[in-house]
Amino acid sequence: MTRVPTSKDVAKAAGVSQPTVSRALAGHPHVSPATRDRVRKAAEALGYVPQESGRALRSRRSRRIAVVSSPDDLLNPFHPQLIVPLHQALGAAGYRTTLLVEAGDAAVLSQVTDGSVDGVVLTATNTGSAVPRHLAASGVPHVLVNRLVPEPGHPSCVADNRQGAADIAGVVAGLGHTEVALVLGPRRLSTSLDREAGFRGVLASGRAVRTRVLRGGYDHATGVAAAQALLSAARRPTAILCASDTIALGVLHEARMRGVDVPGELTVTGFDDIPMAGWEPYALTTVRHDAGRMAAEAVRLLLSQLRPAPETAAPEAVVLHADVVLRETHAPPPV
Amino acid sequence: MTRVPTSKDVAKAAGVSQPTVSRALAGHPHVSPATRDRVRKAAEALGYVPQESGRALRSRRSRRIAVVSSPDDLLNPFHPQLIVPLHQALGAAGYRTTLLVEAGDAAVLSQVTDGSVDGVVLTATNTGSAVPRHLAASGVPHVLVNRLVPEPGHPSCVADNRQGAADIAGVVAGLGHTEVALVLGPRRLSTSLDREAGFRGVLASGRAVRTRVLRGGYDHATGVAAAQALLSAARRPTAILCASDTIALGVLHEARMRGVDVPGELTVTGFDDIPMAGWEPYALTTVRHDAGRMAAEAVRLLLSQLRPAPETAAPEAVVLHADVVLRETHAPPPV
DNA sequence: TTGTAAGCGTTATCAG
DNA sequence: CTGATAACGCTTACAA
Repeated sequence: MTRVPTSKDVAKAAGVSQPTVSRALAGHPHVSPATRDRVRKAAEALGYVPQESGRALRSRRSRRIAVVSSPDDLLNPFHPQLIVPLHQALGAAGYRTTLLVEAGDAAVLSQVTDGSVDGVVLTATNTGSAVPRHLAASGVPHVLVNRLVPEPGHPSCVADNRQGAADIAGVVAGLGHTEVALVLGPRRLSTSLDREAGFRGVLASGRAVRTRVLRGGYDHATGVAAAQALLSAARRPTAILCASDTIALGVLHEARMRGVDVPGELTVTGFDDIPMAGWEPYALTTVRHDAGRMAAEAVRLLLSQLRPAPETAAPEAVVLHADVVLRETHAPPPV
Repeated sequence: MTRVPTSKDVAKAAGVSQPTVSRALAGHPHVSPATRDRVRKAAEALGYVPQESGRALRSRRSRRIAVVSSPDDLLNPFHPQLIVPLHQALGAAGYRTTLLVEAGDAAVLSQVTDGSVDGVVLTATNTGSAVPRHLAASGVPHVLVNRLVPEPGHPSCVADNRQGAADIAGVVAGLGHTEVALVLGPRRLSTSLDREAGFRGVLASGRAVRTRVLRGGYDHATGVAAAQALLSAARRPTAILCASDTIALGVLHEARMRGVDVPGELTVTGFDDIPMAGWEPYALTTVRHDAGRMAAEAVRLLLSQLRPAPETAAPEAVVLHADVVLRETHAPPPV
């Protein structure tokens, strides 16, 4: 088994010095086309790939960005809508992306503060997470996407969850519903808190609306369980507002299972506009936020830290408008 | 802005030499508890994190494994079932995991042959991919999961797709169906080819069965389109065997949209047993393969390359049995 | 048990 | 335009 070739081997093969190999392959401006070709050819022949560790050690840059996710988020159909454009935008900026799927703060921190990445995109951060604070302390450029943390000073890009929730709650209230249930996600997620605030703000300010609140994860099972509880209660709600599409689909399933007519007897709404929400059997009325734009703006915020431009202080938070998508799961309450 | 601390800084703070810092923090056996404590304390105080690039450069190991996926796979609900246990098994073996979500061979190769990972788990490999060959040529330990490539010499761990497909086709044939359609995935995926072979083997050997074949991606849209074509044809199939659950759900949706009774008028089967397949509104009859065990076996195959044990030649391929899951979308053909 | 010395492969600096 | 030289931060070998 032959040793993996280094730039020294390429140099010998091409008859140049080792630093010249580095310059030639890096596309350095002041190298003669002749030597560049010779070096390229030799590198090709030997199957030479510059070693990341040597490069990173010397240059103190890895040209790599970590996108931090979590096992929970990996299961959510909304996730790829965020990951793929992030990957693309970072690639366009000359950065490679590695996705970290970790549950614990410690595991994440140990992997992003060891100099192996130039920056971090946080997509699954809990409100109580210590990660943003530690990153700031270590001077690691970072940006939050689709999440906010209470402490200031962390660049973030989010949809206006509160506004989106308020808008769809307004639609439901406007239809005349007075028996409304909310099915929310975990308290540790800013999206859930903000959506809750949006829902509540509208429902409280309207006419006498009786509101029940259930809580769980952003998943199908939560929706099923919530619907079981709500639909077997003595006084059924006539509308169920869910903090995510995954929850709403669970509610829809359980409702149909029980022969409850949606939207005739029951209005159900979601949030996120995952692909399934648009499928014909569901046609879920929901709130859309533009993950692609969210990703692009987040990358912009991150890049402004990586290559700080003079005079252009980037805004700390970008908040994108969320749009209500009216499909077929909403209607006035039964008379 | 202060420089990020190095082991030298810790050494000075703790009043020891720099290599002693390395030994103390690495849990090296022959360090006095006193100095170990002193070093630990100093490191803690300075917020020292050993730099990956220095470590990797010197030790020639990164303690990191790349799990290679693709944007397409990221969208498939089966994906997390594989990724999460892979992550867990690798973590238990002392390796950190980074997920690579790349479409092109070149992008993948450039990231896994630069010494930044000790090994590679390939979860989304096309049959024609050059990646396994290049990895073998570069001497990078690797293993294929849920995929096979034609060339020998690449350790792999897969479900017995052919057997699983044959078994479920046997069930359908046994019910008496003679008008059967197959909706398959891309030709570039071994899973699709093997499932096709399993389906066809049984259907060809049975009594006169008329078989139609459609092809697309492993996704919902493919199922919808296939069902549209098949159900509006003059001679409708009485059973549609799908190469993935995502396809089958699309078929189910379209069938119900058209008021076709499943399973009364139409039998529909899937493959993978994704969580949705078990949801009550679907109750899809399908084939289950154990992603958790697949992941665990794959990691075992990879580890046997990373720490080669004497005398224990690891098998090249592990093939796991696939089980038919009988739910509620199969029945005899209408009379 | 600990310190000294060396070197991993690369990029940056400086002559020439 | 190119070569010699140094240095990045760490782990290993060897000496004390």
